[in-house]
Amino acid sequence: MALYLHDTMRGRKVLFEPLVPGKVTMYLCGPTVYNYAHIGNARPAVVFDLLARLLRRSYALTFARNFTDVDDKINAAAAETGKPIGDITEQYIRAYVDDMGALGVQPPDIEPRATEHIAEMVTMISTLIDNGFAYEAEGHVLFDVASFDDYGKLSRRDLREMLAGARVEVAPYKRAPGDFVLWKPSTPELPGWDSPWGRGRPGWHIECSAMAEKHLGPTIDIHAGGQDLVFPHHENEVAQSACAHGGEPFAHYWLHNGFLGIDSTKMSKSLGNVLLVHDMVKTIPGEVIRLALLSAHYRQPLDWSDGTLESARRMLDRLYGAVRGIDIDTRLRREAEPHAALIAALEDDLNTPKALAEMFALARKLNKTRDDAERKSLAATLLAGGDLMGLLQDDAEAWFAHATEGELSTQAIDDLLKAREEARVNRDFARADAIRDQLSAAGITIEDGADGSRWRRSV
RNA sequence: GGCUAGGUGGCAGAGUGGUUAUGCAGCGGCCUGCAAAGCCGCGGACAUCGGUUCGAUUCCGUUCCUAGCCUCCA
Repeated sequence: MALYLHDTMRGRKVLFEPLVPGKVTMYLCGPTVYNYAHIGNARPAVVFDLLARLLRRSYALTFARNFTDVDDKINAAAAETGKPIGDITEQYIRAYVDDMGALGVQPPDIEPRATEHIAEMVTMISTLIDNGFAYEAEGHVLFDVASFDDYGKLSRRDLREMLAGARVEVAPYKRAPGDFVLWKPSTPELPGWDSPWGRGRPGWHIECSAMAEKHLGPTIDIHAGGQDLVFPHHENEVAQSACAHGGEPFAHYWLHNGFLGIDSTKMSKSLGNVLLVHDMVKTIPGEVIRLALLSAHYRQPLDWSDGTLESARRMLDRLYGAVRGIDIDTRLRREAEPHAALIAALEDDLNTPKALAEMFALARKLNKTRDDAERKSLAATLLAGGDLMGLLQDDAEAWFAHATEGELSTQAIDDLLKAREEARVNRDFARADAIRDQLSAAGITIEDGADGSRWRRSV
């Protein structure tokens, strides 16, 4: 395979070559578990799940996605609700796994939690101090940004310019405004761990460096996350890890997904436009949300609006419609490979819109052909593509029946269809159409075919 | 103000130095008792102003606009 990925560090698309032939290590910045994940949080999870699926076709992949379960936002949530911190993080970790699962996100190989890696963080911080890259001040340990020449390279920032434009008050114990916290002291009521610098808790950035090192090694192939993490989070990770590892780079490829907006604005609590995946999956099929997230290229901004989901649902209707009613034997289904054009699109920096277009091209070919063997073969290929994309995982009949639950029972629909068939045979079209109208009012659309009628939900 | 990424047809959204994106919507046709689904066909686009070029939506520069980041926000 020739996989090309856009690397933020180099600022362009480059050929992907793993450090060790045949093996790939990938780390994705996961959620801070103080609330349910919103649709914007879901984007990196889905996008890099797709990358993981693609990589697994050709490599032995080790994929880690962390949970940040120590953070001031969590502390704030605990104070607000009166719940123990552990309950909050446990609740939202479980919800995250479920919600992402509903979007077809496969579990990563490793899901490390920050609180289970405090010792590794302390060790890394000590190394940084010992080698002159960090210093202790008033119970804090700070990374000395000036000690790392390449600081700012990932985010293309000039440190001096940033300092000039700094608009946040600089803590007095910092040597330089750009220095960032590796460790900070905790008051008795806050979570804390004993360390050489007193009881405290880690800064945000150190956890990813420490956990990636432990589970994936000092240098990893791919590090991914949301675009807003480029600075400062990933810039700081780059600095920490390189300095802790004698200058060896943290990651060879840095991937960042674009932001998701709601109706052209940022999601924010104050605007009341935060869409929680946890709520969405209650009424919307996960595949619809997944396809919507994959309908734009991952590096492009994605504007979420009312039409986004409707459009995704219709696309799935078309794909499911193509494979509906085609009986594929198990062996053909299992052995089928995705369309080469689809793989080629994904290997070009995950061009999912192109990949979807290739699926539609296949669907059209399938709808057109009269040859039964070819239909089966094309359907198997299309479904194999769906497996790779994490789509078309439902049974086609079940897909078209979904939204009807609670309105009319399947039995009732079948009875009405039967009655309509009789009417049609007797050429009593007024009655037949009346039944069709009745079903239509209940959200059911009838499709008459050469070998009988079938139905689908139309809402 | 600085940095980064963008501005494509009614909507969403790829891509390309000269030739079809794709999906939805619209229009015409086939099929159908009529529909639906499907198939065939049609229309309609590359923010602005310059430059390079035989030729630019595609390369370079200007202007305008949008989004994100600028110390803990996916």
